[in-house]
Amino acid sequence: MASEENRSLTLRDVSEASGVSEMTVSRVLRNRGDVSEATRQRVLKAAKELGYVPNKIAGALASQRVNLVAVIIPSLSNMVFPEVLSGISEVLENTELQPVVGVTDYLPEKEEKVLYEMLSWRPSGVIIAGLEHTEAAKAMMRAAGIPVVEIMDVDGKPVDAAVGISHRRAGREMAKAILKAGYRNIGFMGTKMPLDHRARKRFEGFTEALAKGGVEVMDQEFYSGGSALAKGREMTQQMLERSPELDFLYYSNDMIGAGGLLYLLDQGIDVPGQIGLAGFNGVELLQGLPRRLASMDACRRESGRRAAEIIAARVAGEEGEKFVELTPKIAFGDTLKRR
Amino acid sequence: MASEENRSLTLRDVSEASGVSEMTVSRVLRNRGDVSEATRQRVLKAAKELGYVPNKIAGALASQRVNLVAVIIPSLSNMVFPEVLSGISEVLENTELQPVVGVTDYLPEKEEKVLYEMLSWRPSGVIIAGLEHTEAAKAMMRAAGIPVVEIMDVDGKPVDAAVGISHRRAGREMAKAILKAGYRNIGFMGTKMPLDHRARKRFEGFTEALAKGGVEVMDQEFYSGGSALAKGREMTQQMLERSPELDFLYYSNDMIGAGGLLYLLDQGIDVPGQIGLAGFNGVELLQGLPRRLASMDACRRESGRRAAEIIAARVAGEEGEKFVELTPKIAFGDTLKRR
DNA sequence: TCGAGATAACATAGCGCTAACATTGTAAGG
DNA sequence: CCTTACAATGTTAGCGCTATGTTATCTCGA
Repeated sequence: MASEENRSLTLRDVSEASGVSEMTVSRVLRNRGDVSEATRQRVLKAAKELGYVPNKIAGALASQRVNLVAVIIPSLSNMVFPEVLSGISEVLENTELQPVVGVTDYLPEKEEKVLYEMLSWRPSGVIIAGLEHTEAAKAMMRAAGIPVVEIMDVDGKPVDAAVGISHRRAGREMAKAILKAGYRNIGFMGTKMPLDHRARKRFEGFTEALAKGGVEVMDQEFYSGGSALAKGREMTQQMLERSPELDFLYYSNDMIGAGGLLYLLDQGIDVPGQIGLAGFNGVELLQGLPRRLASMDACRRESGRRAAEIIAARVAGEEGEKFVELTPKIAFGDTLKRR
Repeated sequence: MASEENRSLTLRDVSEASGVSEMTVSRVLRNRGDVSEATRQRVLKAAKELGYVPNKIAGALASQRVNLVAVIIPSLSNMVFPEVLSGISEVLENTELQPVVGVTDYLPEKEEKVLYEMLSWRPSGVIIAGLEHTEAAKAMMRAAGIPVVEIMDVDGKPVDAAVGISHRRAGREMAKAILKAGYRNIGFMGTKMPLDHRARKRFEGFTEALAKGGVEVMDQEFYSGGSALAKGREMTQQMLERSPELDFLYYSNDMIGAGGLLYLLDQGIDVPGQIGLAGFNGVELLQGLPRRLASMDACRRESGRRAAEIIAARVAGEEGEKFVELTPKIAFGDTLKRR
């Protein structure tokens, strides 16, 4: 069937095989314009028999339209981001658009590089995590002349549009809930901040709200790298040895929180009686844990969806929202007792 | 700085701004050919000031070279695949090539569609998970005239090249280890098979080796969807209620295995004394669990790396291996007692 | 002084496709 | 029988870039 030719097929091959002009073939393959049913069938048959695959590179250049949306995220191994992605895909599947993912590893310079790389393919839009970017990156996004949606954070000024939650507020609300439940000796564990702006903002909101209640974080520790679950376990052990009077532990993400939870249960410590716990993200994983860790949903899927909708609207020439703040809800679970 | 123009910049703009021909600008921007240091600087300066981003679409069309490698995997939420990806990126970062990911959701028709879509961008190579594809998909890959590496499985006939482990063998080896440790009443839990060929092959190898030892799987159950950890918990409970005489549980992946482990520990059941456990994949997550679940490393990162190396070699005009079988090693952990 | 041999720049011709317009064919209407 | 209208197809001219070949410009030795 497929004679192993080296150079790939072009419209011309199909046009010769079906005896019509290249233009007509092009029309058939894109379902555009008027083509009689007879020729349409003939062309489709020829294309299929030859195994023709259109060359989008040429098509994009000619039509000045590229149906790609650049999606730029810090990491794929964080569980959080694949979920955002699936929200995006869900919406884009109903359009002509296709997401293309770039990963930055939380490095601003890499983000800049990835952005440059993706923009050089002239995508129809950009969805990018966070509001913090290098000046050069921001300039590129502004100059690109395409819709840009910054997601997962709204504490700052977006280049174009933003969708997400306020992490500062999330931190504050968790602090309030903890105080309200009667805990006073509070420890914090999280990722090393400079890398992760959203975690930092949560922490800032958290300490701020505690301060308003006259409470200070009693002990804190930051990690980077390694298995989050194991890290949570380790850090919790160390922190409790160091500060045995702690009665609440707030973790900057659910994975280390789960590690802490498992450690405490191992030790036979009463959760949430003796020590309360809370994480952040509301990851699905938690559902299988012995206790449901208190957490806060970051509206990841929804963020992805809304961002994609904005891009789709703008590509279709509509307006599209500029600023969408989603409100995360606390899930008290079993580790943060309601008073 | 950036006057908000609508149509984006071209080589011509840079060439006019720097007073040289487009060709020279092109040379400078690609570091090719002889350009005097003076003009080089002048051009770079102009490009930077304008905020010029080259148009790869046009470049690719003209040069007939696209430095993209299509990577097609079933899912991003499985942890397993991001790890393969990072192996790929690791290698490709030292080359001109860039990975582009497509996700199939384990659906053959979607795989076909994604493949078509990606091939239409004329990538330099394809890395695709598994050896099972629709006939049309295989035909496309053959006809594309580019290197294709099928990864994560070697039990079958690849279109071009293959890198991975033998899942049949992995299943056999685990069965042998379990028998050798003295367990006889064995239960199995896994994903619904038709979706996941690799899990099916492991199961086949597993039962085959058990049979050779005169043992049959005593109980089995299959799931699909939902939080794997919670599913593992549920299924384990149900299975033990149904078949209390079981003394070993083999899970088709670590996440449900971890769920099972947590359940057994909750129940105060002696692991691995009363019941032994094993999973598959060797996911990092396990390191934070109260016991280390017996597992088997699927060589994911290594698979990604080797596959990328093959593509890189072939793109560079070298030979490249055709068949790489990696050998997974059993990690006995704490839940499969050595005799 | 000339020209060989290098170096630096440019000019031309596409890559495979599509937009926009031009042409042909066909059926209905006068 | 010829016009009009419209559907079906074809023609032409690029999209922005790079490959390739060519033309200036400069060195340097005989």
